[in-house]
Amino acid sequence: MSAQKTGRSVTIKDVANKAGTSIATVSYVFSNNERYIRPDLRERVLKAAAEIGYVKNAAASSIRGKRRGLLAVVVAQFGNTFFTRMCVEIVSLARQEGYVVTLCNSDENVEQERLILERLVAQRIDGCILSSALSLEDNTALLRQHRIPYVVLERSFPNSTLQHDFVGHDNFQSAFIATRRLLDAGHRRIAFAGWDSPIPNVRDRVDGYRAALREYGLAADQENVLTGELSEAAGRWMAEKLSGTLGAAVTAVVLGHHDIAKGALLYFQDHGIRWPEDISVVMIGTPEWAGVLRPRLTCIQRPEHEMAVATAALLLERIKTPEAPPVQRIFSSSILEGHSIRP
Amino acid sequence: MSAQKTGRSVTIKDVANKAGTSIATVSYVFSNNERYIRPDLRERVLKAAAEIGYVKNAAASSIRGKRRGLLAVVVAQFGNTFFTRMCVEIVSLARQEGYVVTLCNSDENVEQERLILERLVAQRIDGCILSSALSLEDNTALLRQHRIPYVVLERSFPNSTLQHDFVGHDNFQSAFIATRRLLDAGHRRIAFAGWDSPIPNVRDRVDGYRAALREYGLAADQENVLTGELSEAAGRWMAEKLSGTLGAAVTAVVLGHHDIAKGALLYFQDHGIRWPEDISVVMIGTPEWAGVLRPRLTCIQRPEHEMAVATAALLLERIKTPEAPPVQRIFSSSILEGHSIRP
DNA sequence: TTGAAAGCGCTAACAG
DNA sequence: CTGTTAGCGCTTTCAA
Repeated sequence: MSAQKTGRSVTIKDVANKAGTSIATVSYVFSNNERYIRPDLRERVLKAAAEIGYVKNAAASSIRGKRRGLLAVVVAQFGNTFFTRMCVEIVSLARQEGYVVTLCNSDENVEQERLILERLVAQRIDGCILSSALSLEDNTALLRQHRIPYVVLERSFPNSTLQHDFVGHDNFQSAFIATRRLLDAGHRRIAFAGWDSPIPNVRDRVDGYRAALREYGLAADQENVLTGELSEAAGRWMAEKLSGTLGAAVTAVVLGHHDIAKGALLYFQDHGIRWPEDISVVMIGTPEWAGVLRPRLTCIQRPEHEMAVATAALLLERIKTPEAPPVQRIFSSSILEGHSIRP
Repeated sequence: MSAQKTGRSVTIKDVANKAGTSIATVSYVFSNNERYIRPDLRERVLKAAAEIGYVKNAAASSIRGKRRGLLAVVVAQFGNTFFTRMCVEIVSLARQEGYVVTLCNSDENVEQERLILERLVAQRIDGCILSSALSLEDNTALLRQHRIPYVVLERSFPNSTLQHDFVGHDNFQSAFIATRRLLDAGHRRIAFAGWDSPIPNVRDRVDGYRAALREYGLAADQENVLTGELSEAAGRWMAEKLSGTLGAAVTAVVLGHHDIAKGALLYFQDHGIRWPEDISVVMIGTPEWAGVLRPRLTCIQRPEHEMAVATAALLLERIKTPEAPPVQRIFSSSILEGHSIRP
């Protein structure tokens, strides 16, 4: 609207000129400071600012120690709905506190993650939520070194000596209740199909599966753990392996990750293997596609909403009190009943 | 590593001290400027910087007219895989050019979008990709006023007098080829289930549907357009309406949006209405869940990858040459054949 | 080839 | 109550 003579963006100085006051006053009007300003002056400033379209430069304001107004969420698997959904919620919560948040995807690549974090440090973000690639702790050093408050989301660190603020869900419990659900239904030959990865979350799931078997008095040789990469193809391959032993050796399977689950279920579908008639199934996770499968799958549902809220709250909290002792919050999963288990 | 005495983050000055040189030299070392610096001095600076963990403050550097290193992508429906996929690609392309990009979701809410854009202006982003809420042009004024280069993605503006840089796909053509595919298969009673929205994309699809019918000599009274809100529930409702007239009046349907499609297909599934036996189906869009439905759906696939690349390239281009004339790029869709059409 | 110094837009004492 | 002014971390003349 306003004819801007120069290419320069409009500054506090322009507003001060226009309103016939000092830049200090303008600054105070636009900070929520205590300083009292006579209503008519404030009015004049606001009006002048509106007329020339002034918007405070957050970058400039941050270099004098003010908050930057920028947060970041760095996840390793952005495509994973579990993370996507939490990201969306975190962003919207942070927005209510006046932040802009940048979403970053490391794609499970540690180098990439490091690059991303360096860029974020350069941006002097106010805080960061990190779901580390491969559950590697190394890159958190960057954040600590630059005193950037952060909370670790979902990906815990194997044998860490440090205490991080952490929000995650109980992977052990997820697999445990999944397996127990099948045991309760009478199954004894239960396989576990999962991701072959060094990250602890994955190992915890296998442990949960094993513990459930133990609780029902099944010995180690009754275990049947299939692992592979995190892909549909791997899932198909596992389903193929399982179907060779169907009925004979295996009557049920815990699908430990939805990417793998997708492949396995497609294989079943395409080879006339029906659930729950031919094989009983529980899947960990609730991807959107699960909603269109019939019969409905019994799934392990993680409290994505609560986790997102807790994570955002914890980060905002930690930004306010950086030196407070770290907090760990582990959430439990629940069963979302379907019709994929034969009694 | 380095013992940082103060809470202050390490600055160019610290590096200069440590390296025994001036801040100007340090600044030059960290800018890719022409100025020649003797190799050993440069070495010393780099070493000092590494030792105390210096990372240039992008915020401070930007206030003297340097690029900010920040881009934004603002979409109206972040949950929509069409947008999500493009976002992920755009982010990764921009990263290669050294940018951090922030992803924002306006949730089809114009107020929200305005708030987001104001925050982004405050951050003095270098550029923005915008898929406007409700296809409303108003908020683009903010961007123009602050001279922020932007490209409009997918959502065009009804009767705009302005020329924006634009990348989108041909909604008319998408619906046209979908409908024609059904006509080619011999169907004559074809319904269209779509979103009841003011945005032009939506109207274009209906127009495409109509044009195809016209081409096959079908009159206006042979049209059957169902519209409703963008939700699964609406889809179910439309399917219910259609199934009342199945066989009788309608033998095929074009599902114009995947949210609606999902509801409709679930309704069909849950009521024993099979495709392609009982009804032939083409869906516009390729959500992930489509991959698990059997029989496979015939879908209209938009060139998400190409569009993302084009959008990112165009924005980067426009940042370099802000005054160049606007570019419009419209992409065509293609048919992804499935088995949901009865010949 | 390097350094001193004047800003950039904004904040926060400190005076008035 | 309001204005002056000294920075914040960095870039960029301009001299040396």
